Amino acid sequence: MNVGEVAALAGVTVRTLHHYDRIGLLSPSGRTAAGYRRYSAADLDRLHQVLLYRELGFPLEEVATLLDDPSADPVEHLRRQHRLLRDRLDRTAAMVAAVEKEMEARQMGISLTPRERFEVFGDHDPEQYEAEVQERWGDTDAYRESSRRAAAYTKDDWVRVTAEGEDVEARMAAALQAGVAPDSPEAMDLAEEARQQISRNFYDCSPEVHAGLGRLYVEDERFTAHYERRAAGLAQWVSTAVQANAARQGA
Amino acid sequence: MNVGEVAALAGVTVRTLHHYDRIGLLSPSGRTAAGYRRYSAADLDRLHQVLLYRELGFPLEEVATLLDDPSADPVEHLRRQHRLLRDRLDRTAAMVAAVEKEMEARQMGISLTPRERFEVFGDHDPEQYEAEVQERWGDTDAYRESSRRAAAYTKDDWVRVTAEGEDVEARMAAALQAGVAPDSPEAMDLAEEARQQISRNFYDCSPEVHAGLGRLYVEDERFTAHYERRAAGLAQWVSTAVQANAARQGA
DNA sequence: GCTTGACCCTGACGCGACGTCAGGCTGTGC
DNA sequence: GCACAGCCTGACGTCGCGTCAGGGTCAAGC
Repeated sequence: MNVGEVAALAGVTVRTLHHYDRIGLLSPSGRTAAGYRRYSAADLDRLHQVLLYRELGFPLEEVATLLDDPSADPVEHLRRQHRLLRDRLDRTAAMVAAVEKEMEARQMGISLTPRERFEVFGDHDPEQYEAEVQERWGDTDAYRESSRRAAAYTKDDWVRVTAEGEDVEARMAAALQAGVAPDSPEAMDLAEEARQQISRNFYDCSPEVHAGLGRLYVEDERFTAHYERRAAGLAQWVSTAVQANAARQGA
Repeated sequence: MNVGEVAALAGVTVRTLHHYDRIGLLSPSGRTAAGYRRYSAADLDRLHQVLLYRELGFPLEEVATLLDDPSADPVEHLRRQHRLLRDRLDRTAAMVAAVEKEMEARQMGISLTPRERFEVFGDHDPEQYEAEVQERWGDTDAYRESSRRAAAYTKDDWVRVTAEGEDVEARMAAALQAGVAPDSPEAMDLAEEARQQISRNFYDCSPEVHAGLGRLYVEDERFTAHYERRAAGLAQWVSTAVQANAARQGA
């Protein structure tokens, strides 16, 4: 793909892509004979990461260091993005609530204190963010050592995580074939196991979130295909089990 | 208050306040003999509005025109801020969901299409935002006329809205004194009336949101005082009624 | 084959919203 | 009375692009 197409797809301007190329944040992997930039699928992938981090308020230079860190695997980026997005969700919800409180107060003829009104602005990312930067980039030998170990851990973990996922899926398939109903306690327990596994290995997956994923399993054909390859009807079975489990927990 | 105190309170730097003064966005209402800036309560109020709009991505110059528009009452600002914040909440939630989908896909060995991944960025504020600017600033005579009428409406509405609020509150107080239980259908109907009134006159107030407000009535002493001035025990009564009504509607 | 118009390139300057000194005045606790 | 935190006004720097300017490229139609 050339610049114009990429820009249209990603919702940025051509100038922005030029800029990212210039500062070395995202250089297209190839050029035509005439010097036209050619973007590969991997380039698009990186652009996606860049835009996410940018949206989250990271300066571009820091985005570059984050993405060029060889010891950071993709899952780590996703996990960080997820955490930051949830923080932002919470903050925005707090601001919405503050505006609602303000309107209500106004109607009743009550006035809020300045301190109260500014509360919602005060302290957000910078602190936690600084803390994370310190944690990640404190450049001591100890850091570099632990970083290497962390990278090693991550690889081991990856194998373990995949195996865990396989295990639960296999037991779900077995249950389906044994005629276990997807809304039975047994099925729900398996769904709960899957949920806790996600929470341990990826991000904090609430019953509500898990129910959303459950819907995905039947609505998105690629997820459906993944389950159906293992056993016919498994996608629907897992979807139902996950949602029943979420409902059981009050979601 | 002088610059340093205001800056600390609002979570901005002194330089930012200097900047706002220089560009005429927020000039303190007074100065000491030595030239020190003195900020009044009204100045703090304006700063609060500025920071909210800034957070929402408005350029400072536009913030100035919005806040200096004599035909825009405070409620209109709050309503707009509420709408924009909810939009942002929705967008952030969508991004969170997208990241979750991505992780799930990755674990299953599925890859999403570029188009899909960029979907969540594509189109946000600019369009609606432009539309609103057009709507508000299309400078025709018709606009100016309707603007005047809208401003007039707003004042009439304000009287009507206050009267409506008074009416519901009075009937709630009467019900309390007549011994109506706050979780009775009659009380819940009154709560529902209050909720619909907020939705009509201020912003879309879902049962969940209303339940939140209900909690406020007993948690925040000023809201409590507002109700208690009318009748002893009314704050708790209304709070319970509102939350019971929300629960009745599945919130 | 030639033109036309959309698309691409590389500078280079501009801008918004501050950050960051520099150099100097002010207010207060000991 | 003096140290030191806090305030003032320039003035220049920075980041993430927007916006020309001046010129090459490519597919389509004549």
